[in-house]
Amino acid sequence: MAPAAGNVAHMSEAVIDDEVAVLLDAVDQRYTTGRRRLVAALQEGVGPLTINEISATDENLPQSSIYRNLAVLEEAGVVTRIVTNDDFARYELAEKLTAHHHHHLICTACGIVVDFELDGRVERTLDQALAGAAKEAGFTPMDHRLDLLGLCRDCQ
Amino acid sequence: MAPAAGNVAHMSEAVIDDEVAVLLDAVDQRYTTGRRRLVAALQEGVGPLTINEISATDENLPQSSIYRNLAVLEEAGVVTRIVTNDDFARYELAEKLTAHHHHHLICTACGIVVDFELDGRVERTLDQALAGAAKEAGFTPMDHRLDLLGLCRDCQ
DNA sequence: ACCTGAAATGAGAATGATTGCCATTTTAAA
DNA sequence: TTTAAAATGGCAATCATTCTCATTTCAGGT
Ligand SMILES: [Zn+2]
Ligand SMILES: [Zn+2]
Ligand SMILES: [Zn+2]
Ligand SMILES: [Zn+2]
Repeated sequence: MAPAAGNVAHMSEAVIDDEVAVLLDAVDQRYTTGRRRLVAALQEGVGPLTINEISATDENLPQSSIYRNLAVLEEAGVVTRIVTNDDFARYELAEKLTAHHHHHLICTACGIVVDFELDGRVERTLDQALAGAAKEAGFTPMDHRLDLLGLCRDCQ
Repeated sequence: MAPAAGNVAHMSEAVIDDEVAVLLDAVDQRYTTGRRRLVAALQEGVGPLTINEISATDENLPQSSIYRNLAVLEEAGVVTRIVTNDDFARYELAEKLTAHHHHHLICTACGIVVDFELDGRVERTLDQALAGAAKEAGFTPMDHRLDLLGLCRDCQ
């Protein structure tokens, strides 16, 4: 369930865990220990994490399992894969689970990715405009992705 | 120079060519035949092109030169590298040259990328909102990137 | 608590886009 | 024309990601 309006607190770990179990079950996948550790790692990250960052935070996850299980989790709608201009991907918990539609600030110098949210009014304006553009081009809109490229505090 | 307000016609090939020469000169690079062919190929593409698409349209461009010269052209600000969820990059002429700030419709099924433009009013609203978010996070905003993900006409 | 077949794991090999290397060719200026 | 620097093109190397397969874990039935 969505949190009450105005409540920006994160869904509790336990609730997220239950939701993950449901999502995995829906695609006939088990919620194994390795997958639980991945979800935990992503919950703790401040922004989307790279494979290396995940490896670093949890020594017990072999690389091949990280890749395979992130693919499974993405298929189940538990995580989202994020591609920037760096040559490796990043992963974060799906918005469905965090209940926060958000966007990314990307530092073009060091590659760090930070989450941020837009005002609801702006989001709505945007969605309308995108729906119009999609219609003109014969596209069926599913989602949008908005990144701000710039320099982070440390790279000015 | 930017075209007159309301004029959405493309900058002529000759003008673009001159501008490319200037941009390359600014970073001490020559405007060679191979680089001219790349610019021509990108001008003809309906959207951002992959390396393979460029190879296909111009048989006289060896792959290693395509990669090397696209990197040079990107460095000079002539082309923009676009990364989607496919595992290969796409390139298009920089907005500086086409004089059209635009965004992308990306088909999540077949990967095709199509350009579209947003209403100026929406762009301004967006820029304001992004500037605010950037300030809060200590970022210096440079540019934004907005994609609509969905299904193209052929993949519905 | 045992079976038993299916799913998951982990170590390493294979893949494939991209980058690096270097001998040869082209360019621009003297 | 000479000459040094820049560019080229074929191919090797890199490296994130995917694949393979032998072993382990799991769930369900007994
Ligand atoms: Zn930075
Ligand atoms: Zn995020
Ligand atoms: Zn499509
Ligand atoms: Zn474009």
